[in-house]
Amino acid sequence: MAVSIADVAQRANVSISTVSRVINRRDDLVNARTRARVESAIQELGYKPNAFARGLVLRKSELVALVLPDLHGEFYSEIIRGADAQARESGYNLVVSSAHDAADSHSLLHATQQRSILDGVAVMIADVTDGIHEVLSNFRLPFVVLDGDIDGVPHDSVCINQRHGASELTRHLITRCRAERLIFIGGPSTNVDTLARLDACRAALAEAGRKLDSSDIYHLDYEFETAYQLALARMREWIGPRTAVFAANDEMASGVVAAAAALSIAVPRELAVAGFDDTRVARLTRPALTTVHVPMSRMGSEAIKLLCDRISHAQRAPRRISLQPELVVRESCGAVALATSNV
Amino acid sequence: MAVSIADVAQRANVSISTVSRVINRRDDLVNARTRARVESAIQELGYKPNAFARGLVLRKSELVALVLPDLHGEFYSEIIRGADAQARESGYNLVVSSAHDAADSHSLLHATQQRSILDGVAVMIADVTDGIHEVLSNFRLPFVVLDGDIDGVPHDSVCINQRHGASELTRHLITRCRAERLIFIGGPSTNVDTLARLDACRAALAEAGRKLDSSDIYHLDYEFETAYQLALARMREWIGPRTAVFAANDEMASGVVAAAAALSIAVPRELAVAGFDDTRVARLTRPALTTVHVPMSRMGSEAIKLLCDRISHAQRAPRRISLQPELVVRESCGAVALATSNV
DNA sequence: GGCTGGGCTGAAAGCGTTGTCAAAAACGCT
DNA sequence: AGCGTTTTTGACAACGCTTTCAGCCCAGCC
Repeated sequence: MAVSIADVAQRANVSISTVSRVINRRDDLVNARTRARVESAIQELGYKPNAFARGLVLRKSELVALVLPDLHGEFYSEIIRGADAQARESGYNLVVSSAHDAADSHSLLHATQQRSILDGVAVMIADVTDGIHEVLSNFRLPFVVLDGDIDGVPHDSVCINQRHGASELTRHLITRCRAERLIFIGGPSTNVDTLARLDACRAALAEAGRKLDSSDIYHLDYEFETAYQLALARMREWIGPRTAVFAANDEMASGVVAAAAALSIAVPRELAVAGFDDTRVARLTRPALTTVHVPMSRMGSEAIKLLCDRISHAQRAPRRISLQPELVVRESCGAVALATSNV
Repeated sequence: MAVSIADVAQRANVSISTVSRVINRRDDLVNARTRARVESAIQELGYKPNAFARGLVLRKSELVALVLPDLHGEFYSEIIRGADAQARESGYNLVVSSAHDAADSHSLLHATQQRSILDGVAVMIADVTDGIHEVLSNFRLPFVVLDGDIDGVPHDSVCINQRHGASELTRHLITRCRAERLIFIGGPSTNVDTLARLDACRAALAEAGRKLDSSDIYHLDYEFETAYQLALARMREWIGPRTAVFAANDEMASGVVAAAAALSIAVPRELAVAGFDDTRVARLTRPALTTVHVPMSRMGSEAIKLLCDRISHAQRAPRRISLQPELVVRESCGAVALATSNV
């Protein structure tokens, strides 16, 4: 059996209370000589406090969870990265899990709560079903929601201002790139991100007195390959020096660019293309993609920061952090090169 | 205060022992009627066992950690994904953390052990310093090492057979692509992966009676951009229909391809290029990269499987799992298209 | 009726901490 | 020396659970 506080106490010839005080840095409460004796006993025995016993009385584990819809790809990887860094900074460790569909995230959240070893949960939910709504509205643990809101349930959240990014990009395409016709390629038609982006795109067009033709709206699955296939099939109908494709993520934009290359169509001369998210793909596509930088890593870190704050201040009012995405102009849209363009 | 086992016991009019038996599925030990009564009390009260108390007596948390050198990019993302899936399957949850440098991973491992709330750790170490060696050789927790070995410390590990993949690829370049001159672009010259790949490449060349000229070996940092710059500068010296670039990862290979495109040099006709890892980049680069598929997700899942097994069988002999990477022929190397080529 | 044995249940002893409270020791003053 | 403080220390009760052990109850058997 591992060495316990009692062993240390015995060795140092003090009571366990004293050892506990030494461990918990209540320096003022224990005589310097005694402390030294205890500390060397700890050293010699290689004593480590038992986290369970401690958690049992303190009721905290210094563990927070991050639950994402998936772990695949750079998008989530960046969120995890930001979250992990912030968690460590705040003295917590990060438990990561993914829930592939609604039923799964339902059960995962449920299980998460059952285990009750976590101090809090940061969760990102692809689509909010009744079941999830139900679980979350009775959630006992501190939690924050990433990139979404649960109606009627007060909670902290950190969101991306999708509309802002999408309008900026649309305006850019219209004014700097002189686009007259827009093709919108989104993710699934139920996806909240896609809807927000589409909506903002429409609004920005309306502002400029233009309109998004409904036959120019496509709903795919955010994947390179499907966009590639679609573009291959539709390219001839699309091209024109005043046409721009607005894809709801970089992957799909990259697929469109690849299709254009396969058909020997020059991007951006014959077709302008823009993506969204500013993932690595955007920089690796040639021509490099004009896109909207979404601060993913920041979203992860802000979520954890909010969560840790909530853990220590259970009563404070819910807070909502909105992160601004930022237009990144590269080569694929054919705008005049600007001083701000990144590689 | 949360509802405890005592509340349930009181409500169901039984002792806590009985409730405990119900919770732990000792079905044969409790009368069906009593069990039903307890179960409904649990329901009504919304009781959840306290994981700390439970862990305190059972000495397990059902939590395993995955410690990686970094969390950035698809490579790690896939490992995490595989690990998470396997952990859930085995009834564990996954704690993820990254350690950016040796000192960091040293302290992280140390802290990990101090906290002692974890049942085990899967760790991937970029470079094994004395400090890390020291920590690991006194490690009390079950652990498995990903893609590496700690000399003199018996432990489980799961490795990628780098040499196999690199020889396959080299042989492919020589025979199917008729390359006569190879340019090797590696990561840092101390990186074990790079060294293994370089070594195998050399060996395969030797086998074919050829040699890797030392001026044709470059050590970069695994990044797209540096490879792009290097290729831009050296392209003229490299090109030739019998020259092939072997980059130690896909990112760098993609950088070389991009540089060729920028200089209007045809890949693979004027220069063959191959990558390593088979990350998403390989499929998104045009022409798509010939590369070596490294089963990252599998590495994550095997590591966790091994770890869980080790947790329940502390005494079994260390086991070492070797995963075979697999040659993936696409367009960038100019080989005759084969039936096995993927998109 | 007394005994044996099996099925269920409950009391209580931990598990390793922290925190409270009171006692002991040390100190500073008359 | 005696007294009031201030440090410093130790005993012990939680914390919520599992598990052992003993006991109760009832059936079945002699």
